[in-house]
Formats: sequence, structure tokens, C-alpha cells
Amino acid sequence: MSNVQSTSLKRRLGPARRLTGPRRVIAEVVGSAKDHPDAAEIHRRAAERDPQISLSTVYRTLRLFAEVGLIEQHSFEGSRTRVERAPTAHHDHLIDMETGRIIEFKSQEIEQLQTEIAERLGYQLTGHRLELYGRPLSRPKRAPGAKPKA
Amino acid sequence: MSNVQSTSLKRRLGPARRLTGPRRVIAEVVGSAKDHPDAAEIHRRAAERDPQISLSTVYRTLRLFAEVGLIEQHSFEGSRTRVERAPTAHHDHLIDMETGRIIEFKSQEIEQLQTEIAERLGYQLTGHRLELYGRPLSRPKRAPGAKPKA
DNA sequence: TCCCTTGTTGCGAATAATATGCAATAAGGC
DNA sequence: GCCTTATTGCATATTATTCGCAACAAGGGA
Repeated sequence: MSNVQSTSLKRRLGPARRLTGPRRVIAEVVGSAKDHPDAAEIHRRAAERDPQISLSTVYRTLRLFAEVGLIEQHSFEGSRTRVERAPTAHHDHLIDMETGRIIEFKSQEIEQLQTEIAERLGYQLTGHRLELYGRPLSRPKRAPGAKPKA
Repeated sequence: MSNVQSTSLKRRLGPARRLTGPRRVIAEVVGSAKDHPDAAEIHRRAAERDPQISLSTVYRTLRLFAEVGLIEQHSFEGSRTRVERAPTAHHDHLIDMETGRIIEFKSQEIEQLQTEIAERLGYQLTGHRLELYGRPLSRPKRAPGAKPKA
């Protein structure tokens, strides 16, 4: 049952906002996505469950979800705005230029340097965007079970 | 004289491309811009010199200039795609959220970390985007009378 | 449970930014 | 100067996202 999810979703929305069918569906779609879908893709997936959900509603709902902190929206170079469910811990992205796959990473050092740079320039850092674009090294796949060299 | 500039522009364009009036004008506009104008602004400035240059031509020309490495195009959050003439040395940007001003900076440490992270994830870094968003710490109020040099 | 208020939806049309088809024009090699 | 053909200007198309509005439905109250 999605009772627990609906409950927290409702809490997120607050008293002035209603927990509607479309919102429930869209929340499930973004909540269960393993990738970073765009609005059109979310609409497609939502339509599988309820074909009459409109694209406008998807856009409106995504904006709402972003406002209440349920998701984050990113616009990477060359592609439409993509969505991911609100990360528990901040991270940045590396985009695989060959497959379009998005890999998450974090670097405390870079975060620290960003803050320092901003301060040195006389600014308080309020946000940032860091994206790496790359293509896979022609390193062969790891044998199953083999641990990566950290 | 803009002979020297026209010459290098012509070289940049190569033999198959023509050095036309509009291109000359747009090249001068972006070449002399101290800020990071968007297409519409470039069109405005170009129109001061030649009012019949069309916006389409501005877009086409900017794309061309980017292809031949004459300029770089950036799309910062919340604003249209902006242009800067090709930097001699790579740098990233800090966007002043209060004024919209763009400040350039560079950090060899961050660049280094980016490469390391990409490699650790199995990628060769082919590009990146780093933008800092912030607001001024304390008004670096200039003493009255002390004007910045134009 | 039914009602009533009002937030929400679906639809189509509206924007905003950028791209494109095409006939007219103009570089620039000869 | 001429001729080929890249380039332009104009209007129109695209793409991604938003908005207006009448119909609808969530959910607190009687």
C-alpha cells in the first residue's frame, strides 16, 4: 500500500493543497524512477496508469513538487529539463555523452572550494551548478564480483 | 582599423565561408562587449550599426561563431543563452543573483578535482559546467567620488 | 453521508527562444 | 565586371513550457 507515501506526500503539500489523483500518480512515477526523466517521459509513464492525465498537469505538478522540495529539476546541456526525486544528500552530475546516462557524485573538496571562491569574490554562495561531461574510458567492464579500485 | 580583425575573422571562417557585412558587424559587437549579452541584445547592438540585420541572422551567426571557436555560449539558470567572446584561458562563472552580473573566475584545484572525479568514475572528461550563484556579502560601497574607471 | 467551497484539471491557445524554407541578394574567385 | 553559390531577410515552423477558463473533484463541515 502506498498509504505511508500518500501521508508524507500530503504533509509535504500542506493544508492548502490537495492530494489529487494526478498528483499521486506523478509522485509515484518520479518516486520510483531510477533515471532522470523529463516532463514528456513522466507524462508517458503517468499515462500508463491514468491515460487522461494531461501534459500541462505534469508540468504544473512538477513545478509544485519542486517548490515543496519533493524533487529537483536540472537542465543539462543539449537536453530538456530533467527531474530527480529530492536527494537526501547533495550531489552533482556526470553526463555520459555517449549514452546520455547520468551519474551522481559528490565531492566535499569541490563544495568547499566553491564556497571559498565565492567568498573571496565577495559573495555568499546561494547555489551552484556543477556538471561534468565525459565519455567512458575504454576500460573493459569489471568481472562480476570484482571490486573497483577505489 | 579593423583590417587586422577582419583578416583574422576571415581566417577563422575558412575558405568556404564568406565574410559578409552582418558577420562583420556581429563580430564587432561580440568582440567589443564587456558583458555577456544574449542574442536579442546582440541584435539590438548590431541594429545600431545596420538596422536591417535580422534576428535570424544573429542566431545563425552566433551558432557559426561558436562552431569556429570565436565565441562561447552559456545558458545560466533563469536567463537566456548568453555569449562571450572566446576566452583565452578557460574560466567559470559566478552569477550575482541581485544584479545579474557575471563574474569570471578560475580554479586550478577545481579543474584538477573534476578530472580526477571523472576518471574515478571511469570517464574521460570532455567538458564541464560550473556556475556559482550568490549574493554580495557586504555592499562593497565605493567611497563617494571614487568612481570606477570607465 | 451529502454539500459546498475552492483548489485542480484538461483542453486549447499563448509564450518565449530559437530554427528553418525559400526567393532575393551579395561575396569573392576568375 | 561576371557568375556561382553562400548568405540574408522575412515569414513561418519548432520546441519546451505556461496560462485562461469552464468543468471537476478533494476534503472539511453540517
